Amino acid sequence: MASKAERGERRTDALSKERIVETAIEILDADGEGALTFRALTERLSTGAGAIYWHVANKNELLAATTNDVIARAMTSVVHTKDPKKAIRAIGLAVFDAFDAHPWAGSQLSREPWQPAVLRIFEAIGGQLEALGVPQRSQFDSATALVTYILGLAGQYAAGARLIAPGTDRSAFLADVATEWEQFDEATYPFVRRMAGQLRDHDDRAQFLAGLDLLLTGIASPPKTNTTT
Amino acid sequence: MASKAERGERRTDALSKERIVETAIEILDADGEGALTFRALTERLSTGAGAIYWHVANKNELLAATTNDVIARAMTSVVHTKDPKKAIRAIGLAVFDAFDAHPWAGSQLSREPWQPAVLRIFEAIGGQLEALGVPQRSQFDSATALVTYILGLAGQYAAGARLIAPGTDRSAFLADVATEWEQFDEATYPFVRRMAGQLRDHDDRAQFLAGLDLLLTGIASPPKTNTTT
DNA sequence: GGTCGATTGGAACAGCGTTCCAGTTACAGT
DNA sequence: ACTGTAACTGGAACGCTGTTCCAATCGACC
Repeated sequence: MASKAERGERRTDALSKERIVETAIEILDADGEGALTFRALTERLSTGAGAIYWHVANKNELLAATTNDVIARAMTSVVHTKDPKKAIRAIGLAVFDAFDAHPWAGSQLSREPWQPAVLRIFEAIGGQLEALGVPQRSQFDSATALVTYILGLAGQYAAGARLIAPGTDRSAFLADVATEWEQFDEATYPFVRRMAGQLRDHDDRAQFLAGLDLLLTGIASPPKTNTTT
Repeated sequence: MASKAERGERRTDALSKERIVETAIEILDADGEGALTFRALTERLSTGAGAIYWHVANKNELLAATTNDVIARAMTSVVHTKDPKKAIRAIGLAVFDAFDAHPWAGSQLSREPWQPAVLRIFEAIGGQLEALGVPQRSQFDSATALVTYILGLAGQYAAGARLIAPGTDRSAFLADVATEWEQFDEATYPFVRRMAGQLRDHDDRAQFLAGLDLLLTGIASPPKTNTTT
C-alpha cells in the first residue's frame, strides 16, 4: 500500500489501476452490474475515458480485476484447519460469502473462469485432497468437481440476487415462487410440486453446504469395489 | 382468434416467434453470442426491428427462448432407464451434449436459471431420487446439488469454448495451459503443478461424468449420523 | 369497397465501449 | 534554470447496440 508514496506521486489525486478497480467495486456493490459504465467511472473519478484506458485495457479486464480482488480477499480470510473436510468447507463458505456480498462477481466468474483467483481456489482445495485420502489419479477429477460446484452455485446465486434486486423481501419472493410451483400440473411436475414447501423456507447457505457435503462424501468414499472394513 | 396458422397464413413469409427463435439459434450456432444482434436478425429475416419486437418483448426474452428450445430438445432425447443412477447420468449427458453443441446456451443458462427448461431438468432428476433411496427430506438438497453441478459446468464449458473460439486446436490449447501450469511457483502452487499433466490430456465429457458420479455416490451413501433403524 | 385491428419495415434515439489526440505534468540531463 | 521526453490526462468523436415510435400495409369481415 505504501509502495507508491515512496517515490512521490505525480499528483495527489493520481489515477492508478488500484484506484480504478476500487471505484469500480464501489459502483458494482452500490448499483449492480448494469451501473458500471465508463461514463459512471469517469464521473466518479472526475476524469476522462482516455485516462482510464491508460491503466486498463478494456472493460473485460476491469471486470476480471474486480472479481479477482474480491476472491483474493475472500481466500485470505479462510482460517486454516487440520481436518481436510473442514478446510474445504471453510474455503467453500468463504467463496460463497464473497458472492453473497458481491453478487456481480458470481456472474462474472462463472462466465470467465480460469482467472488467477480461480486457480487459487483450485490450489487451496486440491491441497486438502491428499489429506482426505484421495488417490493421486482421482485428485484432478475431485478438485475440478468441487470447483465446478462452487463456481456454478456462484453463478446461480448471483442470478437469484439479480432477480430479487430492489427492495423486495426475499422470503416473500420465495413464497411466491413456491406457490407457483404448487400450481404446476401434477402429472408432469410431481417432484417440483413436492419440493415447493422446502423451497419456501430453505436457506441458501445451508443448502450450499449440504451439496458440498454430498460431494465430499462421494469423494471420501472408497472406490466402488468391495469395502474390506 | 382461435387458430392462426390453421389454413392460409397471413403471408407465406409470415413472421412468428418460432421463426425468430429458430433464426436466432442459427446465428448463435454459426457465429457465436456476439453475433446475435437485432440488426443481424432483421437482415436475415429481411424485416424491420419493429416487426421482431411485435413477437418478442426484448433481447433477454429472445435469449431465454433460444436456450429453452435447446434444453427442451435435449431433454426429449433422453432415453429412459430403470436404474436411477443411469437415468440421472443420461440426463446429465444429454444436457452436457447440448451445451457442447451450443456453447452460447451454457453461458446464458448459468446467468439466467429457473427458466422453464431448468425446471424440466430439476423434475427429471428429482423423479429418480426416490428410486435411489434418498429420503424425502434430503431430496431437495440432492436435486439442487445435481442441477447446480450440471448447470455450473455448463457455464464453465461455455466459457472454455469461447476461449478457444476460432480455428485453434483444442488439444494444442490445453497443452499450452498445461505448460503454463507447470511453470508456476512450486511453493505456492504445488497442486496446480501436479495436475498439469492430467489437464493436458483430460476429456471434458469423462470429467463431467466423473464429477457427477462423485455426487451420486455421496447422495446414495447412508446419512452419516447414527442410523438407528 | 370500406373499415379496422393486426402486423410490418425503417427511421430515429439514447447510451454503450472504445479510439484518438491535443494538452499537461513531473522528472532527467544539461 | 531550461528543456526534452515519456508518462499521463480529459474530452470529443465514432460505430454499434437495444429499443421506441409511427406511418404504411395487410387480411378478414361487414
